[in-house]
Amino acid sequence: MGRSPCCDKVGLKKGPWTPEEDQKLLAYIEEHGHGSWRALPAKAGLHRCGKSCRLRWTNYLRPDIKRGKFSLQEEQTIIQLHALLGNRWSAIANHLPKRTDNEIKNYWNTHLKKRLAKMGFDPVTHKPKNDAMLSRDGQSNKSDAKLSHMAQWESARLEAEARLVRESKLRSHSFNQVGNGGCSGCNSSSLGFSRASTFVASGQLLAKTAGIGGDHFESPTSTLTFLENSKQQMIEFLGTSSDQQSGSIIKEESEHDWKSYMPNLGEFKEGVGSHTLPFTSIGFHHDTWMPMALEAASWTAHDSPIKTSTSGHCSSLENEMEAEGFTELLLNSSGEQSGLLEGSGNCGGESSENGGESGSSRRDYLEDNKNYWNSILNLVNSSPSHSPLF
DNA sequence: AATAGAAACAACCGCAGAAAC
DNA sequence: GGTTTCTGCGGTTGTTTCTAT
Repeated sequence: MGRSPCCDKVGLKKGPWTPEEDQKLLAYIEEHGHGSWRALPAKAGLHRCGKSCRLRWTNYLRPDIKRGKFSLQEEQTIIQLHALLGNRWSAIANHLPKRTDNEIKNYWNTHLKKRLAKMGFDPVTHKPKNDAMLSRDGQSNKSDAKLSHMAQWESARLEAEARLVRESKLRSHSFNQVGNGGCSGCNSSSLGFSRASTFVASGQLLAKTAGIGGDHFESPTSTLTFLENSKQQMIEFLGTSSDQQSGSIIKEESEHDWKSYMPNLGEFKEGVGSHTLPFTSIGFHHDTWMPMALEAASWTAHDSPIKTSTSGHCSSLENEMEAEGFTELLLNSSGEQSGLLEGSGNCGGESSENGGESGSSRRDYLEDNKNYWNSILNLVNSSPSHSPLF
């Protein structure tokens, strides 16, 4: 499938674009559309290769691009999706309207990755770097479980990738067929939505576990709404936490009052129409504090939105679900260290083999993992933006 | 004020899959 | 069915801007 580089011709300009070149490109595309990128430069009077023109257009000149500082919501979404999808920048960009994959990639590499690393987390795996130390505690089953969970995680991720590809192919088709309020609208974006929401719901779970947050847990109008509320709650959660690391994060990075632009604190808005939420599993595994994504990953529009584990701890949401009921479930399940968390573990196919386990090292480990995910959710509170998303 | 290093950003490179021929 | 071309994607590099000394 070899192909010679398109930009190796002599005489073609490289490097930064000048305003004049931008203007030429813009004017041409506005009048004729881009059509064939290869033929475009000559027609537009540009001494650039087609690829360069395409990149300039898609990453910079396109009118539907939002430039400037990333909002908190955007940052949070990036982190969450990166944890789910890895370096699938285009897939991540699909869930950040008006942002290009290139911009997201750059932002990750220059900001978020460093922040994670600074906090002691591996930006690739999103796990604490000192996990290795924990494994020396003599709890062999812990490391085994971790490996298992990592395998689950990777499996979910790979499945998600495959699904993403499939769904992207079907997306336009689906949209054409979906009427207003149709459930299949969920399908068109089920992957990213469900997975991101799974994370966020997990954040909500943490908040509930900590005894904070609103009383309602309803279908989100959008991922953003969901994110915002969870974010707020997680900040409050951390604000009440004695955790040094997370506290320092807030202290270091957050000087901002979230409440000023999150008026709907603690209240999750009702979903749109008859959308069925793609949640199939919510919570963290009790051992790794890792969001259980397997169920979400395997969700399809034709699946039942509710998948109940044998333990009954695993919960799913759908549009008509009563918020109070779910809240109840969360609260009731979180009486101990994490009733629902363990249930979530069951949900993911892992047994809570040591549900009654106790001990300081284990608690420390749990705390570390919990803090990690808390930190991710709070990682981004250094640069608030008032510009609405989506 | 000058300068070196760091950080941020824009753009390029090359691979790979899809489409066209 | 094979080859060529187009396009998308992710990794990397080069340039510019910022910051500390």
